[in-house]
Amino acid sequence: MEDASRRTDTPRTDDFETGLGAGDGLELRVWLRLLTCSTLIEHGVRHGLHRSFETTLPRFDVLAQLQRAGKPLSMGELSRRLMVTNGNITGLVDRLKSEGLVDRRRSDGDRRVQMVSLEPAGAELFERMAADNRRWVTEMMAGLSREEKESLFALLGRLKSAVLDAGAEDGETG
Amino acid sequence: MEDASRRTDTPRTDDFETGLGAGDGLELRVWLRLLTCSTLIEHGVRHGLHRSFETTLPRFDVLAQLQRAGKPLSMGELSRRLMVTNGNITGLVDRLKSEGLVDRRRSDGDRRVQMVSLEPAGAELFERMAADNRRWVTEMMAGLSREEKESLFALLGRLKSAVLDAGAEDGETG
DNA sequence: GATCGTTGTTTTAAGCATAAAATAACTTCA
DNA sequence: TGAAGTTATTTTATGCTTAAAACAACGATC
Repeated sequence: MEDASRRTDTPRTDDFETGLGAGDGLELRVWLRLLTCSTLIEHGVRHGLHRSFETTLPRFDVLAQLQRAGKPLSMGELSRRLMVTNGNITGLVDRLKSEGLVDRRRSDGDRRVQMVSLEPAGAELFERMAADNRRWVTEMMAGLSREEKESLFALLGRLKSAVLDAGAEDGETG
Repeated sequence: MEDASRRTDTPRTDDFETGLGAGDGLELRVWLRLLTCSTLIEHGVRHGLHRSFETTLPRFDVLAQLQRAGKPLSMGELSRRLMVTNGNITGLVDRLKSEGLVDRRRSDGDRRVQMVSLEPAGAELFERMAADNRRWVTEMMAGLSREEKESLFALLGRLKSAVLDAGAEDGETG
């Protein structure tokens, strides 16, 4: 993990979402295409973070949530915001703390709770990463018009609501 | 990993993509919303596979690619189609083979190549999983009209092309 | 004020994923 | 033919992720 301009095993990112009956399963086709897009962009961001900052997307995500919140967050709150399990956050914050990017301390009120806060070094690093991240994502979407991006944003909002509504039914039936 | 109807650490899936300047960075907002949708649906599918089949999404994906291809695929071909690194496939196929779902054998022509094929048990299992998978995804998108899904599908196609085009520039400049 | 259920976090075991290096077989071409 | 380069896969080291169980502190209720 030291030199970026070296031959590596990075997977090629061609077009392989296809293969269904083509006529059937519109939902499935939407989902596969969504996953392809997500994976492609994620690869771009991940590579950028690796190349330019020797760091990872999960670490970046933690810093981003802390910066956005503008205040310390508990482990559980981070877990919910990042949509990952609790145990995951423990190790992630361990590593970030050992790098001096965040601090973690027991809450005064509730001694079960650990509050995680952004250290100055973490905030500074995040700003630099966020600027590059924005650039990468913007470049990846350069082929889309403003109208297309706005439509996509709106439709994804609809999709998000739909999925959350569907999940609310069989999950919280009480 | 035996009982499904038990309290667990599954992360809650609320709304936490927000936090940008709201006015700026349309591309970033699209990306975050895309990621949220992708994560939400992925969680749904992953839970279903876990609950109903005691298996994982990567395993399902390997079987899906083999079924769709309709013929044996090499390790490298699987790696490209799943958009994961080579080394990843090795372990994944190891496990699937140990479960009797796929077979792996050296190619006759090129002795470097390992061809992976679907075993009858794997094909049978895949059919059952695929049927449920389709149902889950359809249910998650039940809140969207046909027009919305078609628009979304089209726009995601545009996005995919855009990202692939953008990546072709700085990657394969030769 | 002890007990019972709940909530917040960590631990554990297994699997997934990456990047980089290693291995091995193929190809080229002088 | 045999050295140099390429391609396919595996290995290694590390980190991410999950589900489930364990642990620890809180809150209510009797």
